[in-house]
Amino acid sequence: MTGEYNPAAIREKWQAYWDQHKTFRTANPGDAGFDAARPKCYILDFFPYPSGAGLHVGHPEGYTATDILARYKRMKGFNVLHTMGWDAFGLPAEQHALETGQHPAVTTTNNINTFRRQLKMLGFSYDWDRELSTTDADYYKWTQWIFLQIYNSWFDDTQEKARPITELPIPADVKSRGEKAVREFVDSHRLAYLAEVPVNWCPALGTVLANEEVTNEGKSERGNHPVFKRPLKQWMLRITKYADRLADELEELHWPEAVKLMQRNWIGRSEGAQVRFKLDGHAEELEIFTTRPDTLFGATYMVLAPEHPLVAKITTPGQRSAVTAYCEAAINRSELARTAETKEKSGVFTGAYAINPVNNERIPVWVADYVLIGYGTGAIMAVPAHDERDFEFAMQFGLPIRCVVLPPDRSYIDANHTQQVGWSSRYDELRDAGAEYKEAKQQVYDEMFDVRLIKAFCDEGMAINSRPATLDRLLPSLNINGKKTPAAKDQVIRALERRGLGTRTINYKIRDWLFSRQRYWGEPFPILHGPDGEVVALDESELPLTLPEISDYHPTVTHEGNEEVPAPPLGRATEWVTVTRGGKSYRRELNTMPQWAGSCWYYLRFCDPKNAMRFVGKEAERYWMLSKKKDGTYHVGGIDLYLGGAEHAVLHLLYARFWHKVLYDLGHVSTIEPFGRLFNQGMIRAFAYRDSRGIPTGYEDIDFREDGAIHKATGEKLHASVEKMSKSLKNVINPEQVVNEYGADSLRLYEMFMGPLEASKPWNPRDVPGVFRFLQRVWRLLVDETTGGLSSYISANEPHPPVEESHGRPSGPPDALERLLHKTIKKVGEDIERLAFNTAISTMMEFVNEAYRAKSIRKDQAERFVLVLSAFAPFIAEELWQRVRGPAWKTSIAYEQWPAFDPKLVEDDEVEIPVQVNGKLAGRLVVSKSAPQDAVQTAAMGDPKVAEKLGGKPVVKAIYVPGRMLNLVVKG
RNA sequence: GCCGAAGUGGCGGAAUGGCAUACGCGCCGGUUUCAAAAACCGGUUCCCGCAAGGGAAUGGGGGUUCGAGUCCCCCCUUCGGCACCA
Repeated sequence: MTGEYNPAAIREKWQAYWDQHKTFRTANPGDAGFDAARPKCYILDFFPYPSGAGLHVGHPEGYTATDILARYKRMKGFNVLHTMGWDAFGLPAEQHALETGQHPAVTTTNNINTFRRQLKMLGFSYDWDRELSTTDADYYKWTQWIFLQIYNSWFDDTQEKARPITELPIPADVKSRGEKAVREFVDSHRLAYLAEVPVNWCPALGTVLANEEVTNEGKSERGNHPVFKRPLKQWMLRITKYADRLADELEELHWPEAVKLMQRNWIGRSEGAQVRFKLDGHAEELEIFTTRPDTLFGATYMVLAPEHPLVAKITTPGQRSAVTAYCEAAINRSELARTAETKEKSGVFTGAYAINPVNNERIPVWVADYVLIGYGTGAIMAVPAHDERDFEFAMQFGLPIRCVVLPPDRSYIDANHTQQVGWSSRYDELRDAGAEYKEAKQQVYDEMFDVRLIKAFCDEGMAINSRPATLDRLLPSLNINGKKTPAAKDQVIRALERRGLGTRTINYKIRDWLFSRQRYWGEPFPILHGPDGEVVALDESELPLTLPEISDYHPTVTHEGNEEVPAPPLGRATEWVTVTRGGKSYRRELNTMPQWAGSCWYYLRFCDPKNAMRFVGKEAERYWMLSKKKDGTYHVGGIDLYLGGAEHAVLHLLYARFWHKVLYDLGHVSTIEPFGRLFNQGMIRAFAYRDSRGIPTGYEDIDFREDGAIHKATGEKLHASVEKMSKSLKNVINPEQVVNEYGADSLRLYEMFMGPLEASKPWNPRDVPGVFRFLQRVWRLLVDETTGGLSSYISANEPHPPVEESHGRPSGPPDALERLLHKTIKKVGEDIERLAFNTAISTMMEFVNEAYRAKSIRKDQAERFVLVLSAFAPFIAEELWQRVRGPAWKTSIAYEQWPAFDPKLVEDDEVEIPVQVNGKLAGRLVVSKSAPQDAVQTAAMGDPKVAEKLGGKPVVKAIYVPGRMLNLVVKG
C-alpha cells in the first residue's frame, strides 16, 4: 500500500481482518472470554427483508447510526450485542416463484448473500456468528413453538395475564355436556383460535390478496382484476385481551411520543356505556354503545349496520324491499369502498321504532352503512346535535336535531332561530322574583333551551334539555340539567346500571389479529385437523414442521356451487398433508403464518441463536434483556436501543410486544416489554428531475450547471423536487456505487452528516465529496503521501508517551489544540449518546481544520483523535491507528479505550461575551469567567460603542449571566 | 376531516430563553503551476455604501420576557399517520 488515501484497499484489508479474527464475536455468559464485570448494551436494527434489489441508501442510515453507538459503547467498556439477520419469508419471493418457477428458498438465499456482502462492505460491527434468517428451519422451529405456547394458553381476566390452557377452569354445566362440549369450551378460550373470516380472493390472479393489495375500487392492485370476499377459516390471535396492557405499558418506554400515540390510537380504547333500547312491538332489545351517555336525551333516531342481525327481524313489510336492496348493496361493497366514500351518507328507514329508556320517546330505527358491524354492538343511538356523522345524516334525511349540551361559544349557534340563550338574565329575573340561589339556577337549567345548532357540537359542555318529562315514574334521579359533561356521563351510567338498562363499558378499535395467510412461503402451522373437526396441535418434539416441496405455488381452487373457493398452495403437497395417527387420518393445516410472525421474536433469538434446546437460553436472555436503570431498578424493556423506520410504528412493534407479553406471562422471558428505547430514523429522499411534460430524467442524463439542471440531450431545463426514491422517478441512489466511488467510510459519514437522524432529508450527490475531502484531510494530517510514513505535521520532537498513557487519559501540555481536542472528545461522546451524529462530525471537522491551521499535531493527540473517529469511519481509523502505532501494532482499534477528557481543559477561563443595551447587541467584551458583575459592567461601560448606545442615560438594570452575556437596561 | 412532526442563507443544516446562520456544499478571491486539476489559505445571510458603517431577516400576525429561531395564542404551507371506531 502506498502513501495515498486508498479507501478501497483499506476497506478490503480490514474487512478481511475483522472476518478472520472474528473481531466482533460477542461472548455470552458462560462462554470463554466473557467478562461479567462489564455492563451490557443491546443495540438492534430493524432487520431487513432481503429484497432482490439489494441494499438501498435508507438501510445504511440506521445501520450506521447503531454501529457508531455500538463501537462507542464497546470502547466505553460495555459488552455490546449487535446483530443482523433476515426477515426472509414473504410475498416478493413467492411472487417471483409464481412467475419463474424458481423455488423461493433459492431466491431468498441469493438475496441474502447479496445483502450480507453489501453490509460487510460498510464495516458494520455485527457479530456475524449470530446471523439468522426467519426461513431457517432451526429458527422457525421456535416460531412454531411460540405459536404453540400461544395456542396452549388462555387469558385469565381476573389476573389479567395468559395462563396455560391446562389451568382453565371448566364450568360444571359444560363438563356435564360431554367431551365435545369441553373441547369447544377450551378451544374458544385459547389465545389462538379459528374463525370464519372474509379474505380477498382474486380469481384472475389465482391468489388471495392482502388488504393493502386491493384498491379502493375493490380491484387488485396488480392488473386491476376484480376481487371478491370469500369466507375462509382463519387463525386469529387474541391480541384484544392485551389491549389495556399494550396501551398502559407504553408509559414507561423511552419511545418517541408520536409512536406511542399512534399505538394508543390504534388500540383505540374508549370508555362509555352499553345501553339497551326496547323496540316497539318486538321482544328483542336493541343494544348500543356510546361514549356520550350524557347525550341520551338528544337521541332522535337509531342506526343499525347493514349486517346487523336485527335488521331482518324489525323491518316492516312496507320497507322490506328497500331495506333488503340497501343492505345487499352495502354488504357486497368492499370495506374500503364503503369507507372511502365519505362525501354522502346513505341509509334507509326500517319502519321500526325504538323506545328511549330515559324519556320513553319513540324514535325511528334506520339502517346505514356509516355504522360498522365490527365496532361496539354494530348499532348506535344517533345524537345529531353532538356527533358530526349523525348531524350530517340527520340534515340529509330531515331528522330532528335536539341540542342537549350547551356549547360554550356562539359559533355553533344559529342566532336567527335561537330564542333562549340569554340565561344569565333569566337567572337574575328569577332571583329578583325571590328564588333561592340554587333554585334559580336549577330553574334556568330546567327550562327548555330552544338552541338551533349550525354544526355538531362534540366537545364537553353543560347539559340542557336533559330531564325526563315525567320524573317520578321513570328515572327520578336522572335530571342532569346544568351538569358538566363528565359528571353528567357518570350520573347517567349509574342511573342506567341501577335500573338494569345499561352498563359501563370499554370498547377498543383494535381487532384480533388475523394470523393466517393462504401462501406457500411462510411458517407452516404445527396443527392437525381431525376427521370430526377436532383440532390437534403437534407436540414440541415434532418441531420443526418443515415446508414441503411443491411444484406449483398457486392456490388450489375448489367449487362450491357457483362459487370458487380458494385453498392454500400447500394443499398440493398431498403426501405431506395427510397424517395418520392412532388409526385416524388427519389433515395438516394448509395456511402459513404471516411475515410478522418471524419478526416478532428475532431479538430474543439473537441472544442465543444456536441454542438447540430452547428458543433462547434462560441465562443469555436474562443477561442481554434485563437493563438496570441508574437507580438500580430494572427497566421495563430490555433492548437498549431499537432503531428503524417509522413505517413499523404500529403493527410490527405492537405484534412483537404482544408476543413478548404472552411469553412473559408464561414465564419464558424476564421483561414485560421487549424494546426499552426506540428510535425512528427519517426517510432519505432524493431530488427528482422532471421535464415540462413531467417525465423524470435520470442523473446520468443531466448536466448540473450553475443555473440549474439541464437535460444533456435536449438542453431543456429540468424541474427539481425532493421525492421518495423510486425506480420510476429515476432518483434511486445505489450505496454500492457510492462505496466504489468514495469508499465505505465516506458513505457512512455522509449518511450521518446529512442532518438529524430522525429527520427526513434529501440525498445530494454533490455533498458526498465534502465528507470524502474531510477523510482525505485527516489522512494527510497523519500520513505522508509520498512515503506512507508519518506526516511532517506530526511533531517528532515530543516524547512519545507509553501506550497505556497515550490514550484513555490526557497527556501533554494544555496548548490550544490540546484544549480543543478535549472539547472535541467531550462533544463527540455526548453527541453519540444523544444520536446527534451530524453535529459530532462537524465537531471533528473543526478539530481537523484547527490542526491544519496549527500546522502541527502531537502524536498522542493524533492517536486520540483517531480513536474518536474510529466509531464513525472504522476502516480509515484502523489503518491510521496501525500506522501511527507502528508496524508492530497488530490488533484492532475496536476494543481500545475511548479517550478521556479533562473537564478543566474543556472550560476556558477567558471568554468573549456580548454586551447588550436593551437586549440589542452593542459590543463584545473579553472577560474572565470568574470576574464579578460590577467589574464586567465597568469594563462594558468603558467600551466606546457601548457608551454611544447608552447615550449617557443611567443604567436602570443590568442582567449578567456569568461567562455568557451582559444586558444593560436604560430608560427611553 | 382528525392526530402528529416540521418551516432558519443559493442548498443540506447548527444554535441548555442569552453573539442567529457552526459544519459541509456551492460560489468568489489568493497561494502554488507553463497551464489546469488537486491541494492549501481567506471571503461569502440579504439590502444601502468605495469604505468605515448602517438597516433588515429564523413561514405570517399577536403576546410573555431585560432578552424569543427557541415559550404561549391565532393563521399559512409542507410532510407523515388515521380515516365514518359512535
